[in-house]
Parts: sequence; structure tokens; C-alpha cells
Amino acid sequence: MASEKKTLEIGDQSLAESVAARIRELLIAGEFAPGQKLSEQQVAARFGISRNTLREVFRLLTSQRLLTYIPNRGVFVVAPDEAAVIDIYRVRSVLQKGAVQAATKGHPALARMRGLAEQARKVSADGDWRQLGTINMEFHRAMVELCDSPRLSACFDLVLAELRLVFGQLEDSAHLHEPYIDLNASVIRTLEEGDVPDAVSQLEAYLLKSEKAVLAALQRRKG
Amino acid sequence: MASEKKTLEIGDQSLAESVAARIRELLIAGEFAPGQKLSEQQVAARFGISRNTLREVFRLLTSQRLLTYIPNRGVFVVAPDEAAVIDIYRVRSVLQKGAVQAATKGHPALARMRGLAEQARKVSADGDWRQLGTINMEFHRAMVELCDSPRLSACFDLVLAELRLVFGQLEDSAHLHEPYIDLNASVIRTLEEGDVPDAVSQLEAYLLKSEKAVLAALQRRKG
DNA sequence: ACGTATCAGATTGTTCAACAATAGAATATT
DNA sequence: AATATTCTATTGTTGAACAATCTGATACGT
Repeated sequence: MASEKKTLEIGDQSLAESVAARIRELLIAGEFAPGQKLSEQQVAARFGISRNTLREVFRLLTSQRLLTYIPNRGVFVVAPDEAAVIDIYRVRSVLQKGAVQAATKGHPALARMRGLAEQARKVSADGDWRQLGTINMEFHRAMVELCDSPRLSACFDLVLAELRLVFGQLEDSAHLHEPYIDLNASVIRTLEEGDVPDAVSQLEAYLLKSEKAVLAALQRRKG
Repeated sequence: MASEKKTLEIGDQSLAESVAARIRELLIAGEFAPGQKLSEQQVAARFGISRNTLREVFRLLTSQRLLTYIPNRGVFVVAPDEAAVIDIYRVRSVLQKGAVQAATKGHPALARMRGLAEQARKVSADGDWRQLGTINMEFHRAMVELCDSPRLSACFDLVLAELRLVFGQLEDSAHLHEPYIDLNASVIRTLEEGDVPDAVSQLEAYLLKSEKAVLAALQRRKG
């Protein structure tokens, strides 16, 4: 392994946290194979930190479910299977449906959702799938923020990071977001009109479709 | 600080994890004051572990929201305020309502709920408030397990641990569970009859009442 | 050949001692 | 009194060391 460059090293956080953030990006970008073992020595050397500090990093990422920790064996990149994906979408279903039902007129998150839906439409023209994925994620994050609950948002962020990891581990994650641009736009429109039941059913359709697509892609890759 | 005894030291887990579990128990038991600073040296000495290992412990407990970590300042016992309690109950509302709506006939969690409701009634006769609290918590944990989602259960466990911490920090947490024995029994009965909407509304009533009681006790103590 | 015991090497688990970096308090300065 | 300036205790991080555990290879017996 070559030595890592420090990209934009602005250190308002501790070393452990910034390295954790860097590794997290690498994980989500699919730079590591699912199930791959991360040796303490190698990773510590690669990022130029000590083993002790790296261990804190590993604890951090393990608690975010991006790494798996097996006592006396070491740390491994998570390898989400079918069950994990199903569970992730179950969480999404509960949290996002709860969010839509908790939506109130004029909530700031609604404006953000609208802005992101429009942004998605613009970006989709260029074909920048990577950014489209990011915008899509932000759209759904904003949806959960309708709950005004830091804890629910934190839980959702965790699950979303896991899902991004899955995307990164797939080959053809490119077109995985495109079909949903219109669905998102429709959801926010319906929501702004105040028709909650309709918004919920649209959301359910979205989640079901998305889950199927991810499961199919996963099976194509692994199964 | 005196040195801690090792109670039931069965080490199937790493030292860091077992110490984390011990400190967690102390926190929930209210042994530390809210907002109290935990010095690395002192705590490490008290539990007979090195600073490095203790740092892993702190990371663990911080990720479980039982400790607050301020860079370069140290680690502090969380001091949940009104906003935190409100947020905790918001999470409960979303998760537990979602669980009840996802309930299926004959789900094993239903049987556990019934058993725990009966157990609660028995224990309440003795006046063992501590155990009653534990049983009550287990009842609601079982409810969330209706979702069959490890991730939702994990999220709920976190929030429940926080809530237990709040109870521990209050003076008169004794009678905080008693009024709900009947409500719990009623919820599970209704649920087994398959009347989901009614169960949801009973649950809403439970949560509202409980939240108010906790907020009142919190205000009484701090206010 | 097959399963098992043994052993050596590598990796993790944990500690310790040291030093740099930072925050908070105490002191001095204007 | 308000602001600078030490001083000191604590956190942040490292490197080396050793114990405990796992892995894989070799040797053994059936």
C-alpha cells in the first residue's frame, strides 16, 4: 500500500476523527473489497498514525457499522448481504414514513427537499451519476429531518452510510438513482399540497422499487 | 476514588468492552453526576486499565451517547435536558408506532410482551421498583422487535439506555413505571386481538403520559 | 489418505513511559 | 478592572515492549 496524501487537511478535529473520516470516504467509494481484512500495521503505516490511534479509528468506524470487529481476529470491511439490505430498507420505511406523517406545513426541510429535487433534475442532464447519488441521499436526509429529531437523523445517517457502502461495492451503481428523480419530485409536490396519505404511498412505491433494484444488483454481483 | 471490584468477570469480550459495560452500568445506576468530568487518569486508575485502553472505552460509550466528548477538554457524563427527553420520546413514538403497525399475528415478540406484562404485574406487588423498571423496558424492547430489524432494535436500545440514564439521574424514579403496568397489559391484549389502530392510540397515550412524567421529574430536580 | 497434535510465526490486546499540544487557572501588567 | 503572560494539569499521540491468541504448516498416528 502506498502512503496516503492529506487532502484538505483542516484539523479542527482530532487525528483519530479525521483519519476515520478519510477511511470512511474510501470505504464508501468502494476502495476496499467487502470482507477484506484491515491489518492494524498496514493501515497504520498507510495513514501515518500509530496503532493505538488507529484502534480508536476502528472503534469509531465499527460503531458506525462500516467495519466489523472480531475479537482477536481483527477488523474487516463489512460485506452487506441480502439480509442487511432488506433491514436497511426496513429502517428507511419506518423512519421515512414516520417523517412524512410528521410533516408540518412550511417546515424548512420541505424547502430543502424541493431545492434538491430540482437540483437532481438539472444534474441528471449532465449524467454526473456520482453527484446525482449525493443529491438523492440529501433529499431523503432532508425528509427525515421533518421529524426534527437529531437522534432519528443520526440513526438514518448511519443507515444511509451503510447503503452508500453497498452502492460503492457494486459495479453498476451508475443508473441506480436516475429512475427516482421524478418520484422524488412527485413526493415533495404531494407533500407540499398536504396530501399525506398519498405521499406515504408514493414513498412506499419508491422504497420498494429501490430495494428491488439494489437487491438485484447485489445478486448480480455476488450470487 | 476507590478501586473497583471485578464482579463476575467472565471475559468472553475484550477488556475495553467489559470495562465499557461496567461503566455503563454505573452510569445508568446514577453513580456519576450529570455533566461530571471523567478524568482519564482517575478512571483508568480506578478500573485498573491503561489510558490507551480507557480511551477505547470512552469512544465506545460516547458512540452510545452516554458520554460527551469534547476535543482537548475530555469526556463528560451526559446531562440530558428537556430537549433530549423530548427527542427521546419522539424516537420512541416513531419506532414503537412503526413496530405496532408492523405486528403480525403469532409473532414471537408478542408472546414475550405478554409474558413481561404478566411478570410486571407480579413484581409490582412486591414493590421492587428497580426490577419493575427493567421489565417495563424489556416490554418495550420486545415491542420494537416486532419489526424484525436488528438496526431498529439497536437504535432503540441506544435511546432506551439514555432514558435509563435519565431515570438514574432523577431522585424519585421509583414510581415512574408503576402507573403503566395496566397500560402495557392493555396494549398487548389489544394487539393480540389484532386491533392495530386501537393499539396505536393506546401506545400514544402511554408515551404522552410517560413523557410528561419524566419531564416533570426532570424539572423538579433541575428546574 | 485422513484426521489430529504440535509448533513457529504473525497479529491482536494491553501496558508503559515519554513528549507535544491544548485548556484553565494563576499571575503579572497596564 | 481588563488584558497579557506564564504555569500547570490534562489531553493527544507515539513507539516500543510483551502477553495472549490466531493461522498455517509440519509431523504424527491410525
